[in-house]
Amino acid sequence: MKDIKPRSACPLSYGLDFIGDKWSLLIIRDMALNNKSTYGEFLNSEEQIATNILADRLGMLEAYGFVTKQVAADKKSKFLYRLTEKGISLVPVIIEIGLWGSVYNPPGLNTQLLSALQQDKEGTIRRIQENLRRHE
Amino acid sequence: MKDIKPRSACPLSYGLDFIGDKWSLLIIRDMALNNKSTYGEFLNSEEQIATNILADRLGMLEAYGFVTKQVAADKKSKFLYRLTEKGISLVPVIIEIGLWGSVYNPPGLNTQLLSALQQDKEGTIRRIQENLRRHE
DNA sequence: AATTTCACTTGCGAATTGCAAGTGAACAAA
DNA sequence: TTTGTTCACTTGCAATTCGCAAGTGAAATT
Repeated sequence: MKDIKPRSACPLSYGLDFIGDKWSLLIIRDMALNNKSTYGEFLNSEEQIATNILADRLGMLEAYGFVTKQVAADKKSKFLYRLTEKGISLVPVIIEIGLWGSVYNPPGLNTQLLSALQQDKEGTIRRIQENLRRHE
Repeated sequence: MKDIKPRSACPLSYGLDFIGDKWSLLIIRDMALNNKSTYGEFLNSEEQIATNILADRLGMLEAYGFVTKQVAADKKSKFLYRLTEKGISLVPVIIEIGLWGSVYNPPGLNTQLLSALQQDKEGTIRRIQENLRRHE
């Protein structure tokens, strides 16, 4: 994996050095909100990521500790990707971009989740993160 | 400006279609948090964006209504970029990425702002946004 | 033994990025 | 009035990244 060199000390810039692209956060979304965990499941997402890009991003996310990779219990050729605490801590980021998108793009966010976030943003985010920590 | 076509109905994906790159949010950061407003000021930022990329991103941000462009009062060859409401509503996004970065990258965020956010995140974000609306 | 599933890898053209130099209008100084 | 400077870009080109399509290889299934 080619290494990422921070462009500045700014924490926003630092974050963008890792997740400043069109795909990384979608993979994390799939793990955080859609209960997906395998290469095949990520490939099936609506946005149609290319196979090489997916492999590249999963490699980056693993190399930098956003996710872990383990062999599946049922099949030795299948791998399960799970968010680490570092990955879980990006949940507020994907939620805020999603909330922005649900305002500026009519069709939208899972209605259930959207209304939960509107009722109690902090609590909803916390509950999502706690669920992920139970790696459920 | 080449047009952006949404990859899916997902609001996160929709947001990333616009701001899913390494530069757009840094420009918005400069306007939202660093009180910058001109091409020259954006160029001087620590991350050293290339002139053509900056011009391209400013064009995109203007074309899609994140910022407005007006001639400066003092010089006719100088332009002032200002965040619109659509741009201001990205403040929570840059704050969340910044908070993430300040945890996973030691040197960091403006200490003043960081501690304000730790004390009262919602209030601090709201105050930043209100200040921007007064286009101060 | 043959096929299918799963997770990738490879090759290659197209698009994007990034460096360096150039352009042109407005204003300032000589 | 010419000359230089500031400001905001544009242009050309090499290098990197993206994205499509096809291929590979190990493991499981038929």
